[in-house]
Amino acid sequence: MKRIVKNPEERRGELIASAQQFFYTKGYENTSVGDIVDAIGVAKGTFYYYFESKQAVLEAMVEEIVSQSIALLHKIVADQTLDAIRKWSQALTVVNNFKVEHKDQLLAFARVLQRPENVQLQHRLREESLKMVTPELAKIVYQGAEEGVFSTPYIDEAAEIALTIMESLSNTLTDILLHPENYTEPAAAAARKAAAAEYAIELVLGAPQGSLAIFSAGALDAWFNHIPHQYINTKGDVQ
Amino acid sequence: MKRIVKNPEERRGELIASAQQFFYTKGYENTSVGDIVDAIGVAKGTFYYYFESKQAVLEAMVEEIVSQSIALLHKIVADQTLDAIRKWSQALTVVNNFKVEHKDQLLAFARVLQRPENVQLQHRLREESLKMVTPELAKIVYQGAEEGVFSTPYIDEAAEIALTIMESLSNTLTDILLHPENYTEPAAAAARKAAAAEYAIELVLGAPQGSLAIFSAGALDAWFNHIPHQYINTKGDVQ
DNA sequence: GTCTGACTGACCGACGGTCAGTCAGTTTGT
DNA sequence: ACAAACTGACTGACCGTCGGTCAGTCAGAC
Repeated sequence: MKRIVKNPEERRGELIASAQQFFYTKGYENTSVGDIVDAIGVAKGTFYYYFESKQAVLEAMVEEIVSQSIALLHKIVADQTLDAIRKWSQALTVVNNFKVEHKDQLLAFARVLQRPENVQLQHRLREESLKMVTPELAKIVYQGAEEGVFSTPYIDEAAEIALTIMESLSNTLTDILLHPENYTEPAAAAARKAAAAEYAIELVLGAPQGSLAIFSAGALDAWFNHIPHQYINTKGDVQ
Repeated sequence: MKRIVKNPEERRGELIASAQQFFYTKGYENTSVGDIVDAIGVAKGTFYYYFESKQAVLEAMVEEIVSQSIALLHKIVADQTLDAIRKWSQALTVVNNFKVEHKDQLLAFARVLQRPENVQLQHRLREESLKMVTPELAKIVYQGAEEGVFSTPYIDEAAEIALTIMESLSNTLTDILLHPENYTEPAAAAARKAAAAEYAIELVLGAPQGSLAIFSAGALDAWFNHIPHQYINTKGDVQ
């Protein structure tokens, strides 16, 4: 086959992108190294020139994804003009808007991720984001404590626990979205779980009740009523 | 090879036991179906006569382990003579005593479980036990609410969140035990994390501060000071 | 003797990974 | 200006192993 030499960084990027494409659609276990290299027209050896193993390209991919998200989060956390509560809600809003914008794609991904052979991917994403997000969240909690809106003797741990609760909520909501048939009233179940998570997080952070919103009013509708986000106002009514 | 026919239930049990042995020592991915069948002297076909796939024997194993633990927990929850707080602490004590008794074995297992290729196992155990334990825990919380010692508008969700927090703590403690070199003072770090978890759970359940103990005083020493549990009294002093 | 279901093991295609060798592009010597 | 030497990106045939299949065998019940 014709040999095309490229800038190593570009090649590496191509390999990661190709791997990502397959991991997202076929899942990690069901993707072979052959799939990855065939799609971009290089030999298998090239793959192993850039990555030690199949697992290694997964790590690289996860690192890329998480570090991109962290950059977004960091911008909010570093913003000097926002108080802690605003930072909190803005961080969640940004994440949620992003998710709603890519709803279909993310749901497809979630469906793949859920399959037992893809637990690897799921676990690495979870572990890495927990590791990276916790410190940023802790900064917000620390600021909140200084501003007197949060109160806890265990700032770092509270941040971690809050994140764990949100992650657990996220898993539950994903399950409801993917298997609504298991719930008599999916939207109501989701709303209740979200409210419980919000309540628990406020307790853990020592924040006044109702001060932290996980979903801005009506945001859940975008997920459960199949209405594009931009058509939802803050009262949750359809305009 | 000589053909020995056994009671199907016994054969199935043998296969699960053999699989468990290998999964615990070599990990799921590194165990081949050949390993499992060779160890008990049957042909590979026999394995596939009893299980649809390698994944299936993992499921069967997880189900067995979890249902055994649940039976223990259920006995405590169903005990009519205990109040909610006592049930809570007894459940934790039983689990902790069991863990301490099998400390070395469990640590070896945790070491295997931690490896990236075994995330499957880890995830299935986590998922299944969360699914099974939450309802039992919710019964305790419900009882506590009736007794007036707990207070939350979201009983089921609070139980789930409490369990999530404990699981997260358990992960953290395992990490400290397996990699103490990453911590300046492993025992102190563990104690702080445990205290934070306890504090958070009390908040989430609406229990009075200090009413719930995750570790009875001194129990953590059994983990970090390498002293067999039976030599520890409730003050945490070595006798 | 007949039947059934527990059991066998040779076999298959696919996979992750290796490595000796090839070639494009750059540097060096004249 | 040209080629020889060099470097490192790239190739693809090859390997051992794995999960899984299936046509067939055999022990024990009836």
